[in-house]
Parts: sequence; structure tokens; C-alpha cells
Amino acid sequence: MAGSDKIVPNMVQNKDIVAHLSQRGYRITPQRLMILNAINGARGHISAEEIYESICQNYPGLNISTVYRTLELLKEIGLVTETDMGDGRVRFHSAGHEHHHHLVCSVCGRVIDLDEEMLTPLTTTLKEKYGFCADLQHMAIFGRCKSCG
Amino acid sequence: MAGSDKIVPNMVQNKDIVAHLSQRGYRITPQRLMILNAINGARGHISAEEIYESICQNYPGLNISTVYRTLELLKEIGLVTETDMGDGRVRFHSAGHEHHHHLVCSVCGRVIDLDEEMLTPLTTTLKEKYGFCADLQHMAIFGRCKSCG
DNA sequence: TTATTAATTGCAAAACGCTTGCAATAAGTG
DNA sequence: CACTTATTGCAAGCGTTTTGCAATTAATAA
Repeated sequence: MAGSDKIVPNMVQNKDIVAHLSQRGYRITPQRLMILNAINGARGHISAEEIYESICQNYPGLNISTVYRTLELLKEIGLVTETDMGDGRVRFHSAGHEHHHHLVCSVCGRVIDLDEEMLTPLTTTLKEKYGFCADLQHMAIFGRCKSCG
Repeated sequence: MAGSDKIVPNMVQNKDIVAHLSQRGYRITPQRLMILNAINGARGHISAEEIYESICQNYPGLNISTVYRTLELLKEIGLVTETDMGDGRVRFHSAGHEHHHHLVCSVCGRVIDLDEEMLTPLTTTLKEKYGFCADLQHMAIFGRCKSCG
């Protein structure tokens, strides 16, 4: 997991990212790499504010607007995915990861990752009955987890 | 549908509401009744701002913060339900109504009501596989509608 | 009916998450 | 190295929601 391209400490491998960005005329900046690294390192959903704060510990110069602008960019390119977990702020994770769906416990706040194929029956039904093409990358289901019954 | 308890014009029946509120020491105010009436009359999801504006046409004295505070209260009591439709503002509807689920088209913004039983297979699966008790009152599925393919 | 009292309101200001205009900076290129 | 233009930080702004507080008012008792 720990990368060898040490532009800043603990940086993940950036080959793909560099390719993605520079092929489209975007520039590789330390801010972008750190932001992407923060998302990859989070192993799960992370908010813009959390990304900002985790980076600021090592690099206080970062601005929150840069985080938002970078997230916008990474979404466009398809490197990160956005999920609305219903708590008033949007969360992000690396698009490479599986488990795009989440069960959010409204009692304890626990988040359970959900296998993708768990939702395919639903997707199929929606397509058949309503002609609706569901985009279930952005999916959070609320309820109570096993422990909170 | 039109009520007989005409405290303000077009007021819905308030027996239940009065019971719910006063049993818990809450007071019945014209503002609360109008807000609840606006939600019931909306036949569907409605935002705080929309509630506020619809009432202000007849009663300009109303304050938006009262709307928010009342919605908070009605949620607690269980008279209204909140849904995050992903457009940066939360929407509400009467907890009594059917069609709790929505298909939201991210291209044209259209909202399609979804039959409740369309999600029961999913609910069952989540319970069986994860022990997760999904609360699908608060459900919006994003994607592209028939027309926006 | 009036007096009492605590819940509720309106107001103004602030909090919150996010966006934007702009001048300064810096990445990529020759 | 010089040049060009994407990118950044800053500060200000946006829309939605929340909050502190004094004034008002619903519910209750007298």
C-alpha cells in the first residue's frame, strides 16, 4: 500500500493519476496528489472537510477551496465517486474500490459496505417497470444495524 | 379532504394533530397548523422554503425559522418524514402518504414516485444477509428517467 | 374573566457546506 | 531559461439551516 513515489511522504503510486490528468491537459500538483492520496488512504467515504484537515496536519498551506475544486475535477475524470450519506455533507471515495453502496445506521452511525450485486435485482426491476436507469454508484440506505436492531 | 375545522381557510382535520401535540405538552399554534396543512396539501415532497412561501401568501408574518423549528418538531413526533433528494435542500411530506420512494432524474430533475412494494425484495435481502433493518421511508434513487435515457 | 407562566415566535445574526472572482503562483513546454 | 496558462490561495459570497434572545401568546389555574 505504501507508495514509492515519495513526492510527499506516504504518497501512493501515481502512474495512473498522472496519465489521467496530463493526457487531458491537467497539471500534476502536490495538492492534487495529496488530496487523491487522502481519499485512497481513507479506505472508505471521506468528506471534503476531513480531506482538508488530514492534509493540513502536514501541509498547512492547503486551502479548502482547492479541495473542492480538485474533488470536482477527480469526479469528472472518474477517479473518485461522490455519495450523499444524508448528514448534510457529501462524501467521496476512490472509484477503484468496490462496495459502492452503504448501509447507514441512523442510531450508531455505523456504515456497512454493501456488495454491488445486492442491488442488481432492484436495478433490473426499475428499468423494466419504469424505464428508469438507476445510477447506484451514489447509494446510501438508512436504517438500523444488527446491533441497534 | 377539505377540513371542517376552519381555524384558517382550507385547514385539514386537526384532531390527530392536536392530540399528538397537546398530549406531549406542545402547543397548538396557527403557524404549526398552517405548516402541517401546507405539507398535507402539497401531495408530495416539499421544501422548507416552499412551505414558507406558500403560507406567506396568506400570512406574511410567518418566519422561516418557525418553519424549520416546526418541521423539526413534526419529524420528532412522526407526523412528517424527511427525504434528501440530493439537490442541496431537504424535502418533507406527510408521514401518512403512500409512495415514500422516489426516482430522481439527474438530467431533467423529474421525480417519479415509486411503489412501496418495489423495494420489499431489497429490504428482505438486507435483513437476511446483513441483519440490517432498512428504513426506506427516506429513500431517493438517482439516475436517468425514460426520456433522458 | 383575568392572571400566570412557560412554550413559541420573530428577528437578527451566525453557522454551515460549498462556490466564485481575481491576482499571484507555478507546472509544463520549447 | 522564458513563456504560457492552469492552478492556487485568499476573501468574499451563496443558499440552506440553526441559534440566542426578547417579545408574544397558548394553555392553565384562579
